[in-house]
Amino acid sequence: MLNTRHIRYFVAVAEELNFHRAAVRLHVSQPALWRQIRDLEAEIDVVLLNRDPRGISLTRAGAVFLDDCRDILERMTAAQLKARRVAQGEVGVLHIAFNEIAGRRREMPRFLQAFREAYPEISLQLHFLMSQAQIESLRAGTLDAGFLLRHRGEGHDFEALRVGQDNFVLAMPRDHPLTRKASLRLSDLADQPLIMPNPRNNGITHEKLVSALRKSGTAPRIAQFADNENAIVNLVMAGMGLAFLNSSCRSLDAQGIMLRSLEDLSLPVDLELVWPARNRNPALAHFTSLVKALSGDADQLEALMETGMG
Amino acid sequence: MLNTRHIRYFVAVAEELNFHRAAVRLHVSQPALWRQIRDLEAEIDVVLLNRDPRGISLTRAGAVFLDDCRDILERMTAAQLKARRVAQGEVGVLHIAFNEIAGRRREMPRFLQAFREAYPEISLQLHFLMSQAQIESLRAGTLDAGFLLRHRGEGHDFEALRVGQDNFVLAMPRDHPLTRKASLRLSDLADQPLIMPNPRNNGITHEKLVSALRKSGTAPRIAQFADNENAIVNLVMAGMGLAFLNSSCRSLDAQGIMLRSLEDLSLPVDLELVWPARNRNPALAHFTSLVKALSGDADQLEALMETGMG
DNA sequence: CAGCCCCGATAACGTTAGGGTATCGTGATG
DNA sequence: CATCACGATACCCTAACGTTATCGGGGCTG
Repeated sequence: MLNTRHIRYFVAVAEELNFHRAAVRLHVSQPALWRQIRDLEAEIDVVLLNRDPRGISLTRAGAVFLDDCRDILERMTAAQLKARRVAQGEVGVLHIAFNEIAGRRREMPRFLQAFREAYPEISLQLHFLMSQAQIESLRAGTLDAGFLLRHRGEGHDFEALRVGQDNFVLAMPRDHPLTRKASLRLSDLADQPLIMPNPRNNGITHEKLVSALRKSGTAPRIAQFADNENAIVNLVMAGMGLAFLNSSCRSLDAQGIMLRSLEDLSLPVDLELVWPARNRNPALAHFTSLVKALSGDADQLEALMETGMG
Repeated sequence: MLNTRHIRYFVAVAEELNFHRAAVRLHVSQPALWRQIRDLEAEIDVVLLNRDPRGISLTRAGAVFLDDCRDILERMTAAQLKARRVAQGEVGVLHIAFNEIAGRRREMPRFLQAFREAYPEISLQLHFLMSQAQIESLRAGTLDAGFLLRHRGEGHDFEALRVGQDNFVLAMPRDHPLTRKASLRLSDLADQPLIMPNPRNNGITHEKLVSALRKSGTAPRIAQFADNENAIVNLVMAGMGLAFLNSSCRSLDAQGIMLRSLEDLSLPVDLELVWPARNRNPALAHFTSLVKALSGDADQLEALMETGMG
């Protein structure tokens, strides 16, 4: 069976056109080299060298075989290096997801841009999935990591990196009567139609909101469930009711929605980058450590801005 | 050092994702296979397989390495087959030369076309060289074979295949007085200016013509030497004198030259395909045997046509 | 022409990479 | 709990590969 050794030896002989010199170059003895060439020729059943009394020369077949051999050797070392680089995560594909809130955060473009610059050979595949869908994809292995929101104390079995925090605030149309009140409390929402996150998609948020309302003695009047942030925004703008949104959505102000915090509602959530502990994509480590480095110093800044808002 | 065995074994394991099945497929024992894979990973310093308690799976690096390995294996067998085909002359390059007479012969297109059809992967490189230049190129090895003319009895050390015969005839302008004579002899050329082949290029022809003239008691009046057939034709047409051309040139009649045989001039030449006995281009054997096959039956036909002329 | 050198081809023998059998350890399974 | 499937080892053996020494022939030189 054709062997790498055959090829390497043949290339050396073909290049030196002299068994002795080729043997020196290969750090083997001349008879060993000679036998390998003989075996190679027997193996592929082709005379590769003309044996003339004064030395050797390549046959035509030997010349074209030499070309192919060089190519094969190059490809072997290239394959080796490539595998190593993939293993070290210097090249590869990384699937990253964002939920709707995370995708809107200021720091995200920074993360992505910095990563693309640092690891230009890692292809970033971005997905926009709700938190629950991210969890499923992470477990299924189709996703490497995801940016999502987690309620304080909500546990899961992923590795996580906190990159920011957020809070739930009230969203109402700009012309709603409540916008004129100086300060708002949960009890102000009594009898107001509410648009709530669908418990199917986001059970925890729904439950936390409802229990906060109950605790304040307010019976929520749920007008409609909405499947995602976009739906909530649209419904609020259409005047279907009020809703709770993350303060990160304040960029929506311009669109006719006003966000106001509630005195007695504190539902802190962390914006986290999460990934399965046993994800073996080496590129992931590069991504998480880069995000960590970039979000570490940005943290205090973040906190400042959060408190500055109201 | 990375080895073909490593690659073959890894491809099997990667495809089966099971050491035992892969070992069966490779006709080796499972431990032997296992060790090769372990060594391969150590060699390229990359983890190619995830060892889970329930079995193995490919790492990302393993997956891309698998692709490269398959490619390399394919290229190795391809290189082997290609070398063999080159050795058997099924693919390659063949340099064939024609002298001016040979290129004009009717059978040449037939040879070339038949060869191209029979061996489409052999690239035919055609060269138009005078006989002497062909000999030199054949010796230098830049030419595989050549069609040229040889005087009967003229020896050389090449292999040769006779593909036709020819004769020297007189060439004159159509309006020359001699065209009106019913039959011509060498003595008719006394006092006629003659255009002779340059002895430097074609000494034998020159010598044979001169000695034929001498033998007939005619003193040749050599007007000019010409380097090649084309030059002779042009000079005759220009009225510079008469010349001896091969009867194969009769297609020139239309150009204002008349060819007439001489009663007492017999300078038979053979049209031969010649090649060095130790030419190692395997494609050459295919060419010569094809030419032999095609010219064998055409030989009597050829002879008939030659005598039919005059 | 003898002697020498270069180079490919062999012979004889040691070393080791690679292969075989037997067996272990550990999750999965019924 | 017994069993199975599968990867990981231990241990031994063979054959492939390497080494040194030597041959034989062609070409060059004194």
